Amino acid sequence: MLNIVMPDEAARIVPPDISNSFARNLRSNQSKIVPPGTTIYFEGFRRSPGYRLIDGCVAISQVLRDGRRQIVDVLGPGRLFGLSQGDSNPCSAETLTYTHLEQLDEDLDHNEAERALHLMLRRAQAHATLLGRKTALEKVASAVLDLACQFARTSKSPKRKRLTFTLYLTRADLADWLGLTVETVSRCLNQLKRSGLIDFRHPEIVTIVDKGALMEIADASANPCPAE
Amino acid sequence: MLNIVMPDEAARIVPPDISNSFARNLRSNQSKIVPPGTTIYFEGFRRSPGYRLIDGCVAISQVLRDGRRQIVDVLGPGRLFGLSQGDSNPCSAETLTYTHLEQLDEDLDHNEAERALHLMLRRAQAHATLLGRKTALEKVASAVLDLACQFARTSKSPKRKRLTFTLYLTRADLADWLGLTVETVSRCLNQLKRSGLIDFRHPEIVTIVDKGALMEIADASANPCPAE
DNA sequence: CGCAGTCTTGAATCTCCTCAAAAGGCGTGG
DNA sequence: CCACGCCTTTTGAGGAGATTCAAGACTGCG
Repeated sequence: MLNIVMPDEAARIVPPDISNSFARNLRSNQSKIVPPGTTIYFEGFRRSPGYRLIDGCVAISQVLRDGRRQIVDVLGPGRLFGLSQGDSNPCSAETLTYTHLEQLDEDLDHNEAERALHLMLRRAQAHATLLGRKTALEKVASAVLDLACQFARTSKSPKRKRLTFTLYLTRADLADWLGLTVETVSRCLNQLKRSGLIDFRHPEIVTIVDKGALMEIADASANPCPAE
Repeated sequence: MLNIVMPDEAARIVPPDISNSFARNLRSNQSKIVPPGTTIYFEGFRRSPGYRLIDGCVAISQVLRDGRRQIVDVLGPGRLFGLSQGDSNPCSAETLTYTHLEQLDEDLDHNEAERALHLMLRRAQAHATLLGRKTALEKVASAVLDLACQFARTSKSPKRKRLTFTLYLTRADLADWLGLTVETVSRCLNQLKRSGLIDFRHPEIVTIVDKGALMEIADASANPCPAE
């Protein structure tokens, strides 16, 4: 459950170096590539600017006092984040792979920011339904479909997208996203694999074999894909 | 689990009368008082206008194919809702008591709509953390605090708010909100009552006795109150 | 008074978690 | 190149928390 290391009380007052230096090195409208495991901003600290995710993967998360973590959303290419109001960040944002980011300046197209906000809300609501009412297997099936949609490799053949994608999330990340444990996530993924709905040789390269059956399990009616 | 009656497939094409007539009777900027159990708009149907909740209580929910329901947010006085984008409503909205609504027109103050949207998102994210990572007792404690904050009766004494509020949600509504069952909700509420943290004579009039202990259990750090 | 609905409580069951250990991948260094 | 350690993933066994099923209590209403 305690999958990340929380900054101790002292660190809560003074943000860790990694977060600090990252913000300082990035001027307005500047773009930068950030290594995996980088915290872009910390929950509870002075609000950061907004970002556009050009390429890579970012997790938005919250943490309870005792360290239990909930990943609230997983972002792929094209998504905007860090657009909150108020003095402090309501969530943390962390890269899950090498990620190309662009800092947003104030005069961002207002319609685009609004669309991004609506997307965040729709996804958060769909995720609440997943967390509150789906079984472990349904959760994992939903996650696979969502990630395939966000991270599907654009293939040469114009006809259809490849059904293979890189799983930037570890089993622990998936667990924190889906409200499960590492073991349960692993069991469900392997159950889907044994049933022939998905396939993976390496734990982080996943192929969707039977998308229809997966959608049947996931009850994906409520799950919006950012790619529309 | 199946706490509401879903419209059958035919009803999905043609919205039920109740929703229909409600929308027709409400012209722009008009206000109206709606009885409990009224569906203001249905998930999946043509998008409704936005509303301001003057007084009362509204639940925003989503339903899976087999009828499992998840209440995504509970709204009290002052909240705005129905501000989604796209052709269809991502959620349903239903009154939980006699509710005074005002339909929003197009030239709504843009900043106010944006604030409302940000509040919806922050609450949805906090609720995801609740659903994914809190125990049943923690969930119920969080819910009690949230509802007390939204529905606390403004007392005559200017010093502090009354700690008694009307619970417009039934045990079944609470269950659908917190990702639990009716029985578990009842057990947790009575456990909090026996422990002397809350009190209720009637099931729907709740008093907070020990707010500090309740917050301790709820881990309310992440839970934003709409009243700020 | 009796009925219908909600709420409460108990007992049995089940899903998922916890704990434990083994297997696999990857980089380091001898 | 292989041994070693570290980390992630997988798999199994047992246990805990929440659900399911069932029955009784309370409330409002005809």
